[in-house]
Amino acid sequence: MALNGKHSPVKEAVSRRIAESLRSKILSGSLQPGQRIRQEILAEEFGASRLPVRAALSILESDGLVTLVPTPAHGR
Amino acid sequence: MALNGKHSPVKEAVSRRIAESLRSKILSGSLQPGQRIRQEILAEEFGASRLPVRAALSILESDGLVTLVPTPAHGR
Amino acid sequence: MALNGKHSPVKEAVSRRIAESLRSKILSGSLQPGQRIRQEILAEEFGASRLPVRAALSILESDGLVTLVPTPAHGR
Amino acid sequence: MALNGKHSPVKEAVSRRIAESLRSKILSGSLQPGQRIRQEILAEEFGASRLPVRAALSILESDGLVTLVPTPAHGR
DNA sequence: GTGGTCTAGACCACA
DNA sequence: GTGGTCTAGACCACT
Repeated sequence: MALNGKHSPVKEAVSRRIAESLRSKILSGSLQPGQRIRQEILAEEFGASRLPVRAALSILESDGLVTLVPTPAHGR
Repeated sequence: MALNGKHSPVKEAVSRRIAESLRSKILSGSLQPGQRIRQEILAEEFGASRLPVRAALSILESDGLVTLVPTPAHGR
Repeated sequence: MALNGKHSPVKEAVSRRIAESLRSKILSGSLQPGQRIRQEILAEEFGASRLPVRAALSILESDGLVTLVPTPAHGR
Repeated sequence: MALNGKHSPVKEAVSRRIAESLRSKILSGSLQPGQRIRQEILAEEFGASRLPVRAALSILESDGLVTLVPTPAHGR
């Protein structure tokens, strides 16, 4: 029952919003296995900062929908 | 022999040891992008359980050396 | 009675349950900034171990609802 | 033995550099308990992105030098 | 089978 | 004492 005065509860919903969207894309096959997920890109697509994006990925990792893999090409 | 028994002053952390090892392998190119990392294998190699292995991956993720991707599908 | 016994389809996660609860308390102002959070207490309140509690805090950190600060010194 | 060609090994040292710096400040008392740590500020101070900052904080958390506390004032 | 998650129990360092 | 960390063992969902 958080009030709107100082901090909008809307903000936290963002992470779940992003999570749900990604969930759909993954389950529907839009996002292939091994497919890089650019946090910055996602952030921009959802008009959010990278914080909720990270939160969303955390959630999806909990669901086993995303996994950690090496990213040697960090020069790219 | 389930307990640790010893510690270093303020810098124990099996996870960091594992993280450093993986870091080297990634930077040296031993681990390719999208390369599956068998957590159990790593755990055995380091004589540790899976917990510190996951912790190590988290650290590397913070460093941008590993990335979250749609569940790579085990067999591929 | 150490085992879980049951699960929800694809969205279990004791950690998320805890995270949501804490999220509410923070947004509602029940938890003040810099307020110590006793992990053991939380664990007991939720009938869980300390592991999911820490996981929940991680999630909230991704959401920017909790922050890392220099070890608050227990007694203060 | 990472080569300098594509990715500079210097980059990862950054997180440790930051970690060591913060460690000193905390132990010397420059950073008080409960003191907020602004990841963005740190990032700028070290001329780095927020990724190595997060990595540094992860390391310090492993050392028990920083802890997670609520940040209700996210409207500030 | 593999990853992700959790319990329960135990240890150390710091305050 | 408290937090942070680890082991060992076990369960489920998805591939």
